[in-house]
Amino acid sequence: MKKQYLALVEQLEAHGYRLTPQREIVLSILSETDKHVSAETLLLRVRQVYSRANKSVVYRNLDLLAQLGLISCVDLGQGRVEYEVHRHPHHHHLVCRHCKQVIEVSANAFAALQRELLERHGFAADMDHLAIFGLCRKCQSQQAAHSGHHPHAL
Amino acid sequence: MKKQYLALVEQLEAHGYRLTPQREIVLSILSETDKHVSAETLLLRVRQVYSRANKSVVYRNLDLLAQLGLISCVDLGQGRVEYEVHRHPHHHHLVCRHCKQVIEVSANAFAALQRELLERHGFAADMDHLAIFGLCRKCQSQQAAHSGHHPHAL
DNA sequence: GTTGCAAATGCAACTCGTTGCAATTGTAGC
DNA sequence: GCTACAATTGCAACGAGTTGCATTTGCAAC
Repeated sequence: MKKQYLALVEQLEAHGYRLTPQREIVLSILSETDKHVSAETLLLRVRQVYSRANKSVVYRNLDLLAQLGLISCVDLGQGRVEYEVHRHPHHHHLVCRHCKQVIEVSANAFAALQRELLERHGFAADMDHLAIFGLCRKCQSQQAAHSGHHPHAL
Repeated sequence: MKKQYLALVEQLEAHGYRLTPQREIVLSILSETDKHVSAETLLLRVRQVYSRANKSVVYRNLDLLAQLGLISCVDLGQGRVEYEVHRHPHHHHLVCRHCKQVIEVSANAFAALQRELLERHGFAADMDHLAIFGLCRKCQSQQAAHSGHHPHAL
């Protein structure tokens, strides 16, 4: 994954941003991780290398990377945001609001929608790393079974 | 809009929830408002009627209404969530991440995607009140104009 | 290697929203 | 109208993320 790390550094420098120690660590950890990380987890890992690492610095670096389109953020409904270096092809997340399962789907399914939004509204949708909530197959049948529910029964 | 208020009350009672003064006020304000309200705004309006209204109570009532599918929440990227009684037909939001403009689109455009997710993944997507980020027509051309940007130039 | 200065950091205080828990209240059954 | 008990409330503390501002640092020019 060294390649990915170098690509990130290159992008940053191309835009005139500095390469500070803390930033370097954040970049290297992100590029070594092939799934989503929460900011908190990331901070803990950064601190294993640089123990005085600071919360706001990590957040600011994540914001910067996201603004440059180098990483994506997604809120899978667990009360915290997860970050990940862009993968190709892009993917999205179907989150079951009952069993919390997350299904990854490729971006292909969303291409038609993207095209339509562009044609009809002139809107260039980001269409990366969407989280769509709903019910998975299993939980749909469960829900059908007992539809008349009571307070606190959820 | 009296009709809408009564429908909300009916739904709550049908599920065995109580009709408390604070709840009543939240319901009536929500049903009188035909656009999104933030929790903070809602709390202020509730307090105009019942000055000792409490933050967590308002949040809890909003959560409850959302869980019953009576209202929808959407995060338009301003660091706070907006709430609204369900309208028919459903609509979604295209949020320009540059000029912050919000374009409302009908849910029709999303029906095909919803169908595909169901067929291919057995996933019943909620598909209500999505916020999709991207660039509006105007900001796309602006962005094209000066693509080599510098720190703090965003 | 110094210097200048914007970029980056550290910190503390803040915002929005959530949660645990004890106190209160709505309502169904008597 | 009581009573019982779960639903609801009030409060204070918490958690994730943001922000303002003074300080420090990377780096480019000399």
